[in-house]
Parts: sequence; structure tokens; C-alpha cells
Amino acid sequence: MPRKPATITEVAALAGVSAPTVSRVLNGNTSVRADLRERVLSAAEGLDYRPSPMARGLRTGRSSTVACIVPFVSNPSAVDHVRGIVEGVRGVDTPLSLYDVERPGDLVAHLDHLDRMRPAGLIVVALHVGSEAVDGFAAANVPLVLLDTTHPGVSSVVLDEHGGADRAARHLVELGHRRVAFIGDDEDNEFGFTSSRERRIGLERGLRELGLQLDPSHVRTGPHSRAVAAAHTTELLLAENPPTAVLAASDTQALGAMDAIRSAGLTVGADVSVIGFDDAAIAADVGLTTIDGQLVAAGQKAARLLARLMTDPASDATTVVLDARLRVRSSTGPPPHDDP
Amino acid sequence: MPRKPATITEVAALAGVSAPTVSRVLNGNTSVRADLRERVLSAAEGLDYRPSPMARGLRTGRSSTVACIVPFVSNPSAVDHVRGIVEGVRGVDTPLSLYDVERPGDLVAHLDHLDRMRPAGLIVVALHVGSEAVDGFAAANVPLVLLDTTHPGVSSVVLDEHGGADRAARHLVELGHRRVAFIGDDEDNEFGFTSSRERRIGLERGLRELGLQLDPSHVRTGPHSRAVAAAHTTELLLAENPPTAVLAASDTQALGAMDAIRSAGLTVGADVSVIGFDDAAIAADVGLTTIDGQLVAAGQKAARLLARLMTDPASDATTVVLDARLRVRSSTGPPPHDDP
DNA sequence: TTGAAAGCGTTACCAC
DNA sequence: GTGGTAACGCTTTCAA
Repeated sequence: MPRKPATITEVAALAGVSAPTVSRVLNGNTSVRADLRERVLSAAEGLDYRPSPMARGLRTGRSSTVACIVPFVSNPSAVDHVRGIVEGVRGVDTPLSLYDVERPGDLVAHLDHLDRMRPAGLIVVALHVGSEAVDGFAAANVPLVLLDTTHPGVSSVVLDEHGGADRAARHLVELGHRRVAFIGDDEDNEFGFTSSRERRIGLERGLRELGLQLDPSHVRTGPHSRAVAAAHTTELLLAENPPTAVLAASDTQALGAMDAIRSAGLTVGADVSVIGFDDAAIAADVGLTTIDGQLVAAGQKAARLLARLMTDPASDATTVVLDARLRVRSSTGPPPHDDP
Repeated sequence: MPRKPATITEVAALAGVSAPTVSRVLNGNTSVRADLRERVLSAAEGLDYRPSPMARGLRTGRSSTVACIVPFVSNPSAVDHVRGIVEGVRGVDTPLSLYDVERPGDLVAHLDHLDRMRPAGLIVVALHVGSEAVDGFAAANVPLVLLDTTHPGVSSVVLDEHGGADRAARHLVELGHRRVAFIGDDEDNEFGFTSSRERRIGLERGLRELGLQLDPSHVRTGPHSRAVAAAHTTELLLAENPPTAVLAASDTQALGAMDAIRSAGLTVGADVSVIGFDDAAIAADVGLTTIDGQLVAAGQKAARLLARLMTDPASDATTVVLDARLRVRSSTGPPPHDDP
């Protein structure tokens, strides 16, 4: 026989006190006489009272959940980010709620919603957050942390993308590769994702420092998907001067590249080397050489930054840059016909 | 210069009408004179007005997001469930918010919170939801759909666990296996997860129908993790009468079993066969024979059931049982020493 | 068709 | 230390 949830007034009545007193007891701000406190507590207990988040939120102007906006939450990299965030946020007792973004419109919808909800804290992953939104959250004193994206004056955790891509370039060149291709995402996308571009630039710079250059015809970008990456790889393999190695902007795309190489009857790591990016869970299982995106650590770090901001709103914006290390596995090896 | 968000009163003032009129225009219930409607719309536009979800929620007693409670959201099976839910919920314009559960306390916290929030709809994945909670949501007219868990009178989407495990048994026995082990989760856990138990029972029944039986010493349960599953497998392999095949309660655990087999210097699929459960994304990539848990389809189906319940609250509770098909890959083969 | 008034459940601000 | 009272922003009566 489910009864209507009790209100603070009912608790007050049962305890023989006023509503504000109940509020004080439950929120523990000011001191209340011991016997009253006791009466309130048992009344609340007896009525199974739980405050209405909406009424409280309306009154205080803030809601008590931490929100996290994350694009394509089912993608391997997002999964690891979320894993880290979930772990890192465990310290604060506030519940976490996740908002997925699959279409550009989703972002603005969530931003609007959260702007009005004034969450206890907000983490935005990978998406470009405009100045109006940032200013709005700042004005509302909503602690904000960006993960894999940045904004002036806002705390963020990012990866050293250039360094990572540079290490990939160095690894391949040391193995003897001279023709390295890049497969990534469309560089101007509606979400404002920038990592693929940064990784390409990092590769380009890395190769240049080693006296090589990234042949423009060896750069393929498109929608982020394994199948698309496979198609691009197939094209590259059939072209005039096929690459002997591929750097993909993500492990997902690297898997596509591996699919294509095998379909072409070639051997990954022997005929064509592949390097991924992220070191998602699957990479180790399929022997994919990759750049460790420190996804879980980044998520944790972001959550901890947020926790600090929540505890001490005065603490100023911090940007953490995480190192991107190379994880060598079997998908890379010397190129064929390596005549010195 | 971020300004405080506009209230309905301010919009009303600017439009030269009363607040209720603004409300009527924006919610489109009743009819409003065309010129007033126009004035209201442009005032709202000009002030960048967006209603406060809290005030609205407090007044109407419902919030306008769909909620989903999912345990261990970073686990492969949860990821695929979420993928399906996200896809299936796209039809309703309501935003989705995800609540992760990592500790038993998280569930009750979220349930409490959502009970007071009265979301537009709620999906609970895999967790046991008590009668009080179910009754509470029913009393509050919150549409509820359960995924991979059930409750009398509540719509749910479940997998034919027994059928799936039976197919696994049949496949192994047909290959010639006689000693099949099972590696699963603790069967009484604080979350109320039941799938591992059902899968074990299904295996047991399947073997019995084929004239075999599941040796109790070949059943190992423990915390859900790859490493634990690996340790169990190692033990099984070193025991008196080692199994020639292992059914794992999940792909994650199957991967652990494969790790252990390789560590023992044996070959997966030749010396020892392994079948997983779920057909998570990774299974195909590592050649794991598994039972397709239809994770994405189940998520979609659950979301669509919820959408129906939201549109037509009168529609009655439905239980959808999904088929669990065998996906044969390279991790299963005939047992060694198969002397007929 | 429109507005005035009330109230959702809570907390902040005063008095006492 | 405690209790009125008001107010958060909105929608829902109810009259006009």
C-alpha cells in the first residue's frame, strides 16, 4: 500500500516542531536542542521522510547531483573515461548522472537543462563548450571541469596528443618505415572534437623532425567508425605508393585498418604495421600497438579536480596534461623489403 | 556578461501579459490570441527564456527526463545495453540520464532520488528492484521497464538464459566434450544479479538431458572479474580430472579462462574449449565462441516498451523474452584424445 | 481568452 | 534555539 511520500510539514507536525526546525536538524547547519533533534529524527524515520530534490532545488537554486556530459557513451574511449570518472567521483557522496550526446543538438539540450538545474558539479567530455555556456555556469557557481577539451579559465584534463603521435612516428621510423598513413575523423565536425586533428598534426610534426613527411594522399578522414577506417585502408593499400604503416586516430579505427589489411591477404605487423590511439581495453587482447590515452586516469583526475572545486570553490583553474606513452604490441614491426 | 536566467514573470512583463498566459503559450495546451502568442514568443526568445525544470517539476510533480539505472556501466555487457537503450529512446524527445551502480547502496540512493523526482520513465537494468520501490513508482505513475530482471506486473525484457546455456551444452557435447566446467558469479550477491545462476542451471539441465552431469567440483563462482575467472580456470586445470571445456557466465570471464589456458601452455579451442556469454563487442575479435545475449536489441526493446508505456500509460505490462543463439568461433573445438 | 490567486515542498530571513 | 513568514518559478484552479 504505497503511500504518498511524507513532506517536511508532516514530519514537523508529528515531531511537534516547526518545519524550519526539521530542516535544520536534517541539514545540520545550526544547532537544535537535543530532545527536539531526537523527536525530529524519529518522526522522519517513522514517516520514511526523504526531502524533495525539486523543492529543495527550487529554493536553494542548486541541485545535488554531479552531472557528466559524454559523447557516444558506448564507444570504447568514452567507456574508459566514464570508468575513471565514476571512480574519481566516489569520494563526494553526491550521485553522478550521465548524459549521452549522440547528435549535436543533444549537447545544447543538456547544457540548457543543466544550466537551469545548477548541478553540484559538471564534467564535460571531449565536446566543445561555448563561452556563453561556460559563462553561464561560472555565473551560477557551478564547478566545471573539461576532459579532453579546453576553454580559457576552465579546469581541464587533456592528453599530450602531439607527444603521443610523435612517439608513434618515432617508433615506426625506427622500425624502418618511410611511408606512414593517417586515418582519422573529419576535422571539422559539429561536436567540436579536436583530438583527431591534433593527432594528425603530431604525426606530421614527428615525421618532419625525422626528415620525413606525411604524404597528403596518405591522410584519410571520415566518420568515426571501424568500417569507414577499413574502407580507407583498403583504398590506401590499392593506391600507387601504398603506406607500410598506418597510424589511426583511435583504436576503433585501428581495428578497421587491421580488418582491411587482413582482407587484402596481408599480415598485420609484417606487411603493414598499425598503431592505434587510446589503449582501450580491447587493444591488448588483439595485440594492437597503440598510444596510451590514459583514459581511466584522465577520468579520475577530472573527477578529482571537480571534487576539489566543489569543496573549495576559490581554488583556481588547473590544466592537467597527461603523458601519452607508446604501448608496443604485435601490430607493428619492420616493413617488408627493408633493404638498407 | 552572463545574466541571471529569465523567469516566466519577466517574460510576461516584457510581453505585457500575465505569467499563466506565457505558460499556456509555451506549453500549448489552451488557445491564446494570435497576437499575444506572438508577443510572448518573441519576448521569450529575446530574454532567452528557458523554464526552470525544478519549478516546473515541483508544481507538476514530475520531471521530464527518462532515467536509467545500470550497474557497472563500464562493463562490456552494460555498455551494449546502454547502446541499445540510447538508440531505442531516441524516439521520445525526453533526455536520458544514466545512473551507475557500483555498490549496493548506490541502488537505494538512486531509487530514493528517482522516487522523489518522478521521472518521465525509468529503466532498471539487471538489478533486483524491491516491491516497495516498484509500488512507489506505480503509485506515482512512473512508467517502469526492467531489463534482465523481473518483477510481477512490471514490463520487462529478459534473455532466455536457460535456452542459451542449453545450446552451449549441446554444442560442446556434440564436439565430444564430456567434462564441462562452469565459471560464474557469486550466486547470492547484494545486487540481486541472477543471470549467472540461471546460466549455470541452464548448463546443468542441458548436460543432464544429454546424459551427462555437471560435476560440482567443476563449478566455480566468485566476484565478476577476468582475473578471478583466470584463477578459477587455473585451479580447474590443475585438478584431478580437469574439464576439457569451460562455459563462462560472461565474455569477461571467458577471457579470463582463455588467459589461464594459455598461461598453462595449452591451446584454446584445441586443448580446452571456452564458451562465453553475451557476445560483447570483443568476442568476435578474439575468436570467442559465445552465446549471443542480444544486448543491444534488448536495450532497444526495453526503451521501446518504455516509450509505449509513456505514450499510453494504460497499456499493460509485457514481458519480452529474447532468444539466446550460439555464435561459434575458434575457441571451441573437439576435445583432445577423442577416442571414440 | 485571460488574469488573479493559490500552492507544490523547501529553506532563508527575521523576529522572538 | 525556535517558529512565523516569505519566497524560489512555475502551473492549475477559478472567475471574469
